[in-house]
This record gives sequence, C-alpha cells and structure tokens, in this order.
Amino acid sequence: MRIGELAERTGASVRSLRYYEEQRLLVSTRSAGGQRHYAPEAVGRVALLQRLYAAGLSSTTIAELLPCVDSPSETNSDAAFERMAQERDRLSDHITELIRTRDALDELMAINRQYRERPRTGVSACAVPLPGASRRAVLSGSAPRGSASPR
Amino acid sequence: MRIGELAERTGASVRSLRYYEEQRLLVSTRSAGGQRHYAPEAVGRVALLQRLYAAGLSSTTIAELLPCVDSPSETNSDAAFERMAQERDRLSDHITELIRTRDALDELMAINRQYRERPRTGVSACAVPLPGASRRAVLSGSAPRGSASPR
DNA sequence: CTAGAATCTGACATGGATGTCAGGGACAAG
DNA sequence: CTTGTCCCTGACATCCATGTCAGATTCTAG
Repeated sequence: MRIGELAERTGASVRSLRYYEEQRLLVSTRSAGGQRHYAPEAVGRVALLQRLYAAGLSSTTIAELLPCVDSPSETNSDAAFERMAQERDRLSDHITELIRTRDALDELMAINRQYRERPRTGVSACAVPLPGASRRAVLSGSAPRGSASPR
Repeated sequence: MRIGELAERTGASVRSLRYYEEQRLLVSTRSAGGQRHYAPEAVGRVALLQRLYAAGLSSTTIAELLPCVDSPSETNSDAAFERMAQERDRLSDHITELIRTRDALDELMAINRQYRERPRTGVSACAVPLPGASRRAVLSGSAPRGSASPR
C-alpha cells in the first residue's frame, strides 16, 4: 500500500510516517518512481510506534529497543533488551504516578460535589473548608488554602 | 520561604516556579526589595502542579481547573468543575492505554527471553523478520497479560 | 561596610514531534 | 496526451516547559 493509505489506516499523518522512516523506525520499499510502498504489516508496526510514542518514549529510545522486536534471536540485541526492560519499568512507575493523580482529581471532585450539592453555603469564606482532612490529603500532605481570587 | 528553598523542597527549578507564577498557577508575596516569598503551603501546591504537568495537562488547562481547587464553594467554578471532570476522564483513558503498552512490552520481553534462554538458535537468519503468531498479537493488538517481569 | 550568595527581569535558546508550504514528479483513468 | 490526485524532498513554523545568560538589585553573614 502507499503512504496515504497507511496514514488513513493508522491515523498517523503522512508527515509522521515519513518522519518515522527518517528515524529508522519504519521501512518501506520504493516504487520505480520513488514512491514509498508498505507491506500490510506496516499497519501493526505503526500502531506499535504510536503506542510507544504515547507512552512517552522518544524516537531514539524506540530505535534502541526495536532490534529486540525485529529480531528477538540476535544475541547482539542485548542492549536493546536492557533498554526495553528499563523503559518498561519507567513506564510502570509513571502509571503508578498517574493513578495517584487521578485519585487526587477524584478526591477534589468529591469535595466540590459536596459544596455544590449543598445549595446553601454562603461559605465563600472558606477559611476552614468543611471536610478539611480530606482536602489536606489531596494536596499532598500540606494545607492548601488561600481564599481564591474572586475572578 | 524564598524561591530557592521552595525549589529545593519541591524539586522544581527556580525558573519553573517563576513560570508557574506567570501562568497564574502559584502566588507569592513580595518582600520590600521585590523578592518572592512563599507560605509553607506552596510546597503542596507545587507538588500538585507537578503532578498535573506530569499527567500531561498544559498550563492553561491547569489554570482552568484550579478555581475548583482553590474555592470549591464558588458557584462560578462550574466551568472549572467541568474541565476537571473532563481531564480526569482523559487521564483515565490514557492510563488504560499505558497499561496496554506495558503489557505489550512485557510480552515482547517474554518472547525475547525464550530466545535468549535457549542458548542454541543459530537462527540469526532473520533475514525475513520471522514472525510468529504471538508476535503478531503483540504488534497489532490487544492480548493483555504477560508474564510479569521477575523483579 | 563589604563580599558573596541569592534573587530579580527580560530575552533568547532548545528539543521533538508535527504542521505547512512550495515546486516538481508519478501514475491511473479518460 | 491530459488531467487530477497522490507523492516526493526540503525547508521553515509551531508549541511549550525549561534552560541559560546578562546585568542589576537585594539580602545576609562576617
């Protein structure tokens, strides 16, 4: 298939696909006239690249671990394997962190719901917010406060 | 405390702290001579900001949902609440995606271990990027699971 | 008072994936 | 052949959190 079709199938822009190739993450054969032609598996390849990019890996990092993907048997892919393990762990830590952040958001939203479901509350003087303890927790251990700016 | 101390305590650079203020995400009082001075709670605030940045939110997005953090009671933080809910969901989706990516990496590593634990394998003849069924799964798809890494 | 450390503002630099534009071929269908 | 669509290369633009540098001012300890 040609580059337009691959782009359409993967959701990547044509520009990005060329960039991936430039970074040696994706290969193509060229037609007589110089146009790129891709094997069907390229779709999966691009999907993997998108995944890795979305996980925060850079082009060079991806390039470093790809040998491990393309030829798992090669002994000299030792470094690649190492790199992959390392990135895997980094990613895992990052996930943990993101989950904590999501929890923090959930907590903040819960607090807000309390305030908004209580139609009354002339308590714009939130000097001491009611569920004090939980708010404290959300802000990572220290008291937030500061009556916000009235915009 | 002054900016240097806050930087040290949070791990953020002095440059970043000034930037946060410029983006209206962090406030400071000024000493007579114009130097920034922070309340102890600023540490928690910066931690929250770092969390949100790490979750991929931009300065403007953070600014949009902060009212919700600073004054949960304010009725006009409706938009902020909406924004927060929206970002929360985005984040949650992203986490799901990252977990899939981690699974993919685990699977790839498992495959690699098979090859390398089998000391044999003169199979450097990977002229044709070989391919196995399992590989296909990893590259294109879903199949969660994965032998957890032995750490 | 003074030296040295910390801070201030303002500006420019950076990196990295991607967007976009220009000018020129490639190629399928009529 | 002609036309319309796709593709090519190369270059420059963009976003945005940070880094970095310069020159000036403030603060602190001796």
